[in-house]
Amino acid sequence: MKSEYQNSWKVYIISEHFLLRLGLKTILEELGVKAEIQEISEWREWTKILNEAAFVIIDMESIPEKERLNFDSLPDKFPKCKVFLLGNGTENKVLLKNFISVKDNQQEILDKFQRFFIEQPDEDEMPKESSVLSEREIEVLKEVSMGYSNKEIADRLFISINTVITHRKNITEKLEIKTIAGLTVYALMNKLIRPEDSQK
Amino acid sequence: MKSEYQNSWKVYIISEHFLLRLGLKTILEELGVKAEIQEISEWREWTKILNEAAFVIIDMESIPEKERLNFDSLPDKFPKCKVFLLGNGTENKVLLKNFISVKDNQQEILDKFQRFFIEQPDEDEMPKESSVLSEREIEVLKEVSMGYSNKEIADRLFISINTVITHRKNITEKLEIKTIAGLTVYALMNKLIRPEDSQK
DNA sequence: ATAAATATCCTAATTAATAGGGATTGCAAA
DNA sequence: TTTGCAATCCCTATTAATTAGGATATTTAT
Repeated sequence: MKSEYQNSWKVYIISEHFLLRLGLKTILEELGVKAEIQEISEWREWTKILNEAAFVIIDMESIPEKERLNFDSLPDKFPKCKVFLLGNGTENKVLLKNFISVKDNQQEILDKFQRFFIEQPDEDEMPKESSVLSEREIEVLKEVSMGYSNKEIADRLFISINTVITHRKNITEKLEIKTIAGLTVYALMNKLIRPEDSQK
Repeated sequence: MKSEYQNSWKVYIISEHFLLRLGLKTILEELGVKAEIQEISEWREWTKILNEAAFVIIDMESIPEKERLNFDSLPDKFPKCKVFLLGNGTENKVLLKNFISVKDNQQEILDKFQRFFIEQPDEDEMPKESSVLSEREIEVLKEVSMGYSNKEIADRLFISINTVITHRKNITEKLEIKTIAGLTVYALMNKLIRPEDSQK
C-alpha cells in the first residue's frame, strides 16, 4: 500500500456474517494491510461511509436481491473507492480480480487479496479504473470483441473505417488494453458481449 | 440432417424427468428431426447405447454428482456421437452451443437445438465436434488468447513464427473460429485462460 | 508395418491492424 | 462565449495477421 495514504485509508467490510467478517479481517491483517478496518453488519450503512472508505469489501449475500449492486453500477455507487465483492459461488465472475467466492479455496482467496490490496497500481495507471468509454466507443468495443474487422465494423455502424480506427485508438488509450484478446476479455467481464455473440 | 444418415441416426434423451424428456422430444419433432428418438430414464444405461447413438441429450441433474461427466471428458466417453447437455442453470457453460440450461428461455433453447441438430456441418467439417486440439495447439491458443502476437508466441515457446502460424491455421480449422476475439472467448469459456492472464 | 496425427519449418501474396499525424462539426458546461 | 469533449472523417507508413501453397521428422494407433 502506498505509504502516503496509509493513515487515511479505511477498509470497510460489509457482511451480516460475523465469521465472514472475521475471516476477511484476518486475511487483511495477515497480509500486513495497515489501514483501519471497519466492520459493518448492516448493509444499509454503506451510504454513510462512501466518503471515508478507500476500500470496501461487500458480501453480496448480505444485500437483498433487488438492492444488490451489479458490477456495472460499482463505479457509480463507489466513485471514490475500490470495491471487492464476495459472492456465494453461483456467479460466473469468479475470475475477476476484485471478486471472490465463498467456495474459492484458500489459495485463490489469498492470491486475490494479495493482488487487490497489496499490489497497488501507480497513480498514472489509476485513470484506467475511473475513466469510462463513450457510448460510441462501447459500441465499437463490442464489435471488436465479437470478432468483426475494422471494415466490417465500419459497414455495420455506417461509419467510415477511419472513424472505427480512431475510436479504437481512443479505446486502447483509455483502457490501456491494446490487443484484441485483451479487449475481448474486458468486454466479456463487463458484460458488453455474451460469449455466444462471438463471431466465428 | 444429412439424408444418407437419417435411417441409421438415433437420438437418445437421458433424463429421469418425464416432462423434460417429453419437452426435448417435442422440440426435436417440431424441428423436423426425423431420426429415431429413444428416451432413457436411467442414466446408467448410457453405456449400452454408445455404439448406436449419433446424438445424446443428457440431463446432468439426472446423474449423481460424482458420476457426472464434465465437458472435457465428453469426447472420451462419447467418441462416436455428439452430446448435448442440459444443466440446471448454475453452470457457467450456458453459452456453449451444445449446452442449454433449464432456466434458458424458449427462444434460446430453440435456437440452440436448431443450431445443433439442424445446421449440420458437412463431413469434412465434422472433425470440429469430435477432434480436440493437441497439447501444442492448446498452448498456442492460450498464448493467442492472452494477447501475444505470433512473434511473441514464437519467442515464448521457443519455436519459429512459421510454426506458430501453422498451429494457428490448424486451430482455426479444427474449431472453426477464425478471429482472435472468438478464440479468446473460446479459451475463457473452456478455462484455458483466466481473465487476469490477459496481456494488455 | 503402415497410416494418421503431430510438430516443426519454409515462401509468397494478401489483407488487416497500428501508430503517427491531421481536420470538422455539434453540443454542453464553465 | 470560449473551452473541451464526442463523433465523425482523412492520410501515410509500418507492423502484424491471414491465406495458400509447400516440406520433413516423430509419434501414435491399427
